[in-house]
Parts: sequence; structure tokens; C-alpha cells
Amino acid sequence: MANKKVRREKSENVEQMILNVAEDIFLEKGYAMTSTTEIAKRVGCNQALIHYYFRTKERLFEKLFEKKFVSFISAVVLSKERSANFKDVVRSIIESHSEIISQNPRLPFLIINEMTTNPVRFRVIAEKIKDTVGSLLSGIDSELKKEIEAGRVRDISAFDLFLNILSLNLFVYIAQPLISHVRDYSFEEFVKFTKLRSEEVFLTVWGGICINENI
Amino acid sequence: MANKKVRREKSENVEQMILNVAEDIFLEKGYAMTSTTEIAKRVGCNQALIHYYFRTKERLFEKLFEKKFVSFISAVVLSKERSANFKDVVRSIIESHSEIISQNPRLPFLIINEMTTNPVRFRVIAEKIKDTVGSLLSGIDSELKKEIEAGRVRDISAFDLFLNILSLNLFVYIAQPLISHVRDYSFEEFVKFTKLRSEEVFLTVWGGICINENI
DNA sequence: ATTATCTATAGATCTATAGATAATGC
DNA sequence: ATTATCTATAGATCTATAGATAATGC
Repeated sequence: MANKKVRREKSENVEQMILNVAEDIFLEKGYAMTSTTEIAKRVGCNQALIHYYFRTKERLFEKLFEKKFVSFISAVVLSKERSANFKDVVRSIIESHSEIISQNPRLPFLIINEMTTNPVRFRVIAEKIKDTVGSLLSGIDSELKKEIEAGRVRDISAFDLFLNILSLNLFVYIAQPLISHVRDYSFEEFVKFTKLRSEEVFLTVWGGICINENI
Repeated sequence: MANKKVRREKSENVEQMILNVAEDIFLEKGYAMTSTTEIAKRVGCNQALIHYYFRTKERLFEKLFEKKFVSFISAVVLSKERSANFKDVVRSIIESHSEIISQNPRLPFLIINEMTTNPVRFRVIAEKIKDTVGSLLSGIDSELKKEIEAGRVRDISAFDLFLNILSLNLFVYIAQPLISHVRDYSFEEFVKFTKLRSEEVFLTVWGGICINENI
């Protein structure tokens, strides 16, 4: 029996369905491990249709993620809050960073994956991140130095502080499948866990730099 | 011109060369992105030879990594040092963990990659890690509780503490290509950086849990 | 007439195997 | 005679394109 060309409801726009499904699969397995055949199967259309709309797999990927990578990274920078209190500045950076990640929980994995898998794309992403990191660091550096001179914060570079925040915020997402398995978390339980974890991250980052009597 | 079957020095054992090259490429790009064709090319032999020695790509991978995964993970557990001083226990865990990672800098990436890429292998790895984490946590739990009750350490779960250590130790390696690019590090400079970073990790982890007057 | 969808297929891989040939150990 | 290496090739993908056909908008 020949496949009839399905007439679809206006609501089920096939082009959009392809984008949705592709995003899911790319985030799940990375670019290289995703085949257009699989996307088509999940959408319920023919594989050729993906090329009709997006010409190449590469373009489909770029359409979905070029923007996301940039906004994901620059959001981290923009989140800095002017506050008299350095502690509040640190807290707000951690919290908005954590918030952004939780909205794109699989993006860190994908960035790392593309980084090692696709040297060309890596250069592009890395350059953008380089600028972003540069401006974030210089943005916080002077404030940090003041705190250190005032003896309220131990001697630490802005980069190390920045890495502490990134590490603690990102690792749980990168290791998510493992953590979920080890702790028997459902997806909802994992989300709940990351919410609680955010306060933990702040306590660790801040406790790790603020100066008290005994080390 | 027909390729002559190269007569090799005893020293250049081809089977061993295949193992060496395969390890490099697997660590660099992950299982799926590595082709036996590429391994053969770098070794300088025919692709069929890889199958002669290892039968399948899967078996070659397992020969290289099954052991590594287990030893990498269990080394983390075994590193716990009995000490009267809880602070020293934490320090020794961090340092030996960090030491093991620095000996296998690309392994964390590979584990994460296989985790998401290969569901079957994931189950195997995850089960082993689950046991390992379980025994590590229960090993440190009673000591931690004592410290908390004595008011020397803030209220924190063993799992959160464990995650703090893992996050801070592992993230720099997982993000290594990115960090190297952002900071213009050569490989040697990156290694030097991780050495310095180890003290930073201890200060953060310990500062993040020890109790002082002001929060 | 234009746009959306399908069928069929070319051309590139890639893994694995069969079978030929050269090298080595006795 | 056995072991190591090569050539050639089958069979599975996978991406991308050409060309047929159905649906839609006018």
C-alpha cells in the first residue's frame, strides 16, 4: 500500500515539528549521533522532507543552536547585579546563572560534546565564550580586589572564583544521567534536587572565599 | 604498485600500536566518532588488521576501557585516609582524587560521552559507579555527622559534600579544551594550572563547610 | 501554479569477513 | 605450518538530491 500524503491539521506544522524533534534528539545525543532518518521517523514524515525544509543537517543544527549558545553564555554575563554588598553580587551571579542552566539543562552537555567532536564549530563557540568570559572577569575583578584588600575575602583570582561557580553549577547537569541513576531520581526529582542544590552552591562558593578567624 | 607487507622491528609491535593509537583517538573523540579506518591510518596498517587482532571495534574499546573505568572510580573510594582530623580526611580525599584524574585527564569526558551515547554501556558503568558511590558515602557519613553534631561543620549531606568535590575537581578537565582556548594555555600550562587549582579546590570545599562565627 | 510530501537512488562512509600472500619459527 | 598482513568486497548505514505526485491557494 502506497503511503498517502497525510493531510495535517494547521496546528501540526511539520516544519515546526521537525525543529522540535530535532532539538530533543540533538540535545540528547549530540550532533554526530543524530541521524536525519531518526528525526524523520519520530516526526512521522519522510527523511527527504527534512532536507526540503533545511537543506542540510548542519543548517538544521545551526538554526537551532547558534542562537542558543550565544544567549546561554551571554546571559551569564548580563546577570551581574550592581549591589553595595559583594556577597549579594556573588549570590545573584550564582542564582541567575543557575536559573539559566535549569532552563537549558542539556545545553552544557551539548556544548562540551560539540567542542570535542567538531573542531570547526568549536572555534566559533570558543571565540564567543572567550570574549564573554573576558568581559565578565574584568567586570567583577575590581570589586573583588577591593574586598581582598579590605580583608573581607581571601586572595583569589577572578578566574578561579568564576570557575568555582561554573563547576558547582554545571557539573550536576553534565553528570545528570549518572546522578539520576545513582540516586534513583525521576526527572521531577532531579529538578527538585537542583533547586535545593543552588543554595548549597552559594554556601560553598561564599564560604570558600570569605574570611573568618580560623581557616 | 602493490603494498608490500612491511617487515617491522620487534619493538614496533603492531598489536600494541593499535592499542596505543586507539586509546588516544577514543579519548579524544569518543567511541562512536572513532572509526577503525582512522585508527588503521594512524597506525599505518590495514583496517582489516584491527579486526584480525580484536575482532570487533566494541571489543577493542572494552579491552582498553572496562578496566580503566572501574579503577578510575574505585580509586576515588580507596583513597580515603583514616585520620583523627576530619579536615585532613577531606584534604586527602580531594588530593588523591585530583591525582587520579590528572593521570587520566580525558577519562571523565569519555565516561560522560559514553553515558549519553551508548545506553547499554551506560547501564554497566552506572551500576558500578552506584555501588562505589554508595560505599564511599557510607564510609564518610558517620564521621561527617559527628563533626556536624560537634558544631565544627555546617549541616550538609555526605552526597552534597561529595558532589562539591567531584564538581570542582572534574569540571576543569571536562571543559579543558575550552579553558585552554580561553586562557591561551598550551598543554603544559594547562597541567600547571590544574596543579595550582588543587589547593583552590580544597580551600573552597573546606571553607564551604567549616563553621566560623559569621556566615 | 505553487508548495508540501513521497519514492527512489547515488555516493560516501563504516564495520566485518573471506580469501590471498608474505614472513616467521621450526 | 603458523602467524601477520594485505586486497577485495558484502552489507549497513547515512546524507543529499532528482523527480514524481498530491494538496492548497488563487
